[in-house]
Amino acid sequence: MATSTVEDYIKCILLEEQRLPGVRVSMGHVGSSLGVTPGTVTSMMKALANGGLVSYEPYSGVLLTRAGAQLAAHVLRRHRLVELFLVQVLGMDWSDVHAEADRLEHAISDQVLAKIDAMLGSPEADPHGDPIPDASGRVPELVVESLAHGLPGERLRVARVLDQSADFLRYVDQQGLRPGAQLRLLGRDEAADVLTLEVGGETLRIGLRPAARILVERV
Amino acid sequence: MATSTVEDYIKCILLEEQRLPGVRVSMGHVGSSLGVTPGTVTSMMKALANGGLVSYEPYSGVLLTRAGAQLAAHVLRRHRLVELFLVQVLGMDWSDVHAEADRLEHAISDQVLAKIDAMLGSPEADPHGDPIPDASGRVPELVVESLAHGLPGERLRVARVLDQSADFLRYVDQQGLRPGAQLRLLGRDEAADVLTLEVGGETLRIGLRPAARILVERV
DNA sequence: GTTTGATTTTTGATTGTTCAAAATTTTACT
DNA sequence: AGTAAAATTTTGAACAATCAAAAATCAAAC
Repeated sequence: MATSTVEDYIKCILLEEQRLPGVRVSMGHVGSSLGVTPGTVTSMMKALANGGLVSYEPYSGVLLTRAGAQLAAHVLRRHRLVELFLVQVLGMDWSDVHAEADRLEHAISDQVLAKIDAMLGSPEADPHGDPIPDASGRVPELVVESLAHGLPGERLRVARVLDQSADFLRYVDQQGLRPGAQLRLLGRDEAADVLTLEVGGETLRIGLRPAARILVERV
Repeated sequence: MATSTVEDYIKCILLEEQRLPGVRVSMGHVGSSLGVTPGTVTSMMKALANGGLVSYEPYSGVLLTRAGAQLAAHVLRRHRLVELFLVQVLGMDWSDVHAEADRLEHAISDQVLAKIDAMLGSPEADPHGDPIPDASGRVPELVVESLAHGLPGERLRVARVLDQSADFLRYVDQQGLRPGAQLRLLGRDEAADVLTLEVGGETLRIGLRPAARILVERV
């Protein structure tokens, strides 16, 4: 069975493949997101390639094999179901659960996961709006776009918050931009790099950079 | 911070110290309960002694230091609270939760544990009747004795089941001897090695060996 | 097209956890 | 007490995961 370290690497690669489909994932990216040196990543990738979880092309990067993608989806499923469980059942703050789930995702059995899934009613997304892969590893595809691409006048609903850092989540929470929240785009100032929007009766301004980390769907 | 392997060793030592207070725990015992060779235990004990978690006396055995006992109690607290949580909140079978908790006990943060503890109402015992150390590491002492020492005529209540194997727990469950169950001791046959008791209207016979693994309190 | 800078790979070493098997010590039995 | 059996320790080796630093390769700019 895969060690929890292997699960971390595989999950990291899946996340990056989802962000840029078809593009080989670089050693540098994996190294910096996992906090290990590039050399460590290279040797781990060789081991994973040996185990049939990735295809590794020197100097070019890695892609998950079918087996690797399957495993990664299971890890991601555990991670996101745990996050939702921590928020819904234990009443934890959504800005804290990411770090918790990073540890728990390696310790949850299929049996416990099934209980959690049933208790939550087989949800499609976690508290950040990230889609939860189903038991067979398929990921529900949501049709969403970045808030930063919105045009003035549009009515939108927050679908997903990409930045998982506790600081950013607290900010988003404070502004009432949780997944599910409705908003109207009032203005867009490219020069000032600022979006003006109305949410919950309040008017607020948000930079284009953070807005790019928030995904919305049209209402 | 202690690795999860270290937590396993320390917990194992605490359990054995509780069974035979004051007696140094042997390498053999630790090795067989953790499924590692004696040599492995010896070298680990040296490392733990170095880290100030045990006092190690060659050829004689180990005892936990105060720091070691503190850590072990925390691990045990996580283990037992998780067990109870899995049974009460997720509706799992009490014969399965031991193995689950063995993995989860290393991945639960203090924050999550506090939520679980609150949700369960700061319980004193897990589903097997094993006492749950409090947050400071103190273990509530229950006044109980083995069912095997009971005398005919006594009315007793099951307090704790020491054997944690799934098979034994299923047997105990089937006979209605779960913690909390009331029973009356009808007969005791030393020669045949058998106890006769009445529980829930039914009469049943149980060997002295298994009866020794069940702790009871007088009613 | 060469040079420069960034990325990646290699190399050699370290730490944690483990084993098998040999050597030692303790214990228990005549 | 003297030896056989059991438990423990030592030794040498392995594997997983990691690092620092040197070497190789790639990409981009001039």
